Amino acid sequence: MSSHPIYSRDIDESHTLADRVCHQIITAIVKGDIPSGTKISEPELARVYGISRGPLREAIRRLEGLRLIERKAHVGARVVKLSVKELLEIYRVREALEGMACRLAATAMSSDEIASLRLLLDDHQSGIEQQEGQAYFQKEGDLDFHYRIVMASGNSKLQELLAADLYHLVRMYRYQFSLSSSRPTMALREHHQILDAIEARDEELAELLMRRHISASRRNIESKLTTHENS
Amino acid sequence: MSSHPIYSRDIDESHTLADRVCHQIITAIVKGDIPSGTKISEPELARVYGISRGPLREAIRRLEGLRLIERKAHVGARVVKLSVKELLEIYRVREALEGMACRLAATAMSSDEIASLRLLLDDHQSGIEQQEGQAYFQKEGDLDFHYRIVMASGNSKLQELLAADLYHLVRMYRYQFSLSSSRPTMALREHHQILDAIEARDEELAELLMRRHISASRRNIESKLTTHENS
DNA sequence: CATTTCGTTATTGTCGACAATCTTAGCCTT
DNA sequence: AAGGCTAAGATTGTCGACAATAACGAAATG
Repeated sequence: MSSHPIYSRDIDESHTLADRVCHQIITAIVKGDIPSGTKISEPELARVYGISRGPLREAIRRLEGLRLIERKAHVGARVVKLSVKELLEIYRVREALEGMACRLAATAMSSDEIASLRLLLDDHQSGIEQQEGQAYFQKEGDLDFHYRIVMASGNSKLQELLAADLYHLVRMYRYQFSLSSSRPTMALREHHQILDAIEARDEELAELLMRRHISASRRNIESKLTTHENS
Repeated sequence: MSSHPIYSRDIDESHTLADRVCHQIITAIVKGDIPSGTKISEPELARVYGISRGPLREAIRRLEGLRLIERKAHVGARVVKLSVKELLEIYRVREALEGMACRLAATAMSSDEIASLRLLLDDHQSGIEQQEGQAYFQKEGDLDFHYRIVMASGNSKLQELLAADLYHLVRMYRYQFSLSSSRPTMALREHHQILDAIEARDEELAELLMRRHISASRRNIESKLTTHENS
């Protein structure tokens, strides 16, 4: 995890308790250590993390902004309840936002960045061929590619919305629904095609392919989870 | 303002100081009462709003999540600095997000909703013809249409990202850059065309027209402000 | 026996004070 | 005189305690 790109704007060693605890709680929620739907008890959490309620409440306010917890006045905070419906909604947003990011990246990426990203894909390729790497790709590797595209767009608003906000939720669903792309070879081929379009500086195609790629993931999830019941 | 749709998820009369003050500060920042780039002094603001620093800090944490203020540890918080670059970035995000919202609205809107929205556009029409209403349309009326489309998409994530988060920034720029569409007749015609596409249940066209509409606004802003210097 | 009402209790909201850190002004050194 | 160092001031970060609100349960009444 710490070897991965920083998905949030937090400096890893932030010098304030609220920020540090906020980061810890994010990880705990994403990985399911604090189960979805759990009621947040301020005194208890404060005790667990060894801090006072002041910084904790500030952290909670920020978590609320990240849509990882929901709060009602005088009632308390709960970890968001995962639902298939919301997951599909997130993918609609990703389709729109990352499609645009890909379009912008097609003109903004340098040749070096493109080459570097190609290397990452080769890395993923060998990861898939070896058995042990597959789990990695299915968990975080795919998001690495998307993360790089978003960063390469050069649009700071896109970067904030996706990398700092939405990807927390995406990772949360992947962990807790055990969502792996379930079609790693296909996904990797699409990644290569997307990068081809970027290399050709074809923004129109780059956006189209990215949207198709995410849309395919969405439909895949839909067909796999829509029979199960959302909660 | 209070007759307008609620752009944030705040209940108008939230029963907690932090939420109420947060809403007040948002308005103050959007309207420029707290100028862009101003350093936020916690003791001073607490005194102004007649509250303690605890709730104020929670409000600030939330404002930070809305990207209306920026914070550095042990240094303090500043109201975000407006820049043409960021404004154009926001319009790229709007193009992507509202394009998708429009696509979804094309299948999700009921006939009644469509008729109601058509009435709103007629209202805007008469507003433009009368001199006194023009200022209104240029300030808030345009956003009303977009707001309705987003809400009609039925996608709660889109609703949150746009209506609860991004529109605060959009309104802030409009107020402080005195940005009016500067082409109200053209904009209104495009609104009608978009609604036509929705009424025809043509999602493809609806998204395309919305993207063109926002893209045109972006280029309009770009040509008008790019010679002035961003700050 | 069900329902409503009231009191208890626990949780959230708020506050003022203390500690840690940054800033700045003045002084000393080179 | 210019630069860096030190100390005072101010601001932010943190904490524990108090007040207000809501949830829970018990008791009384129809």
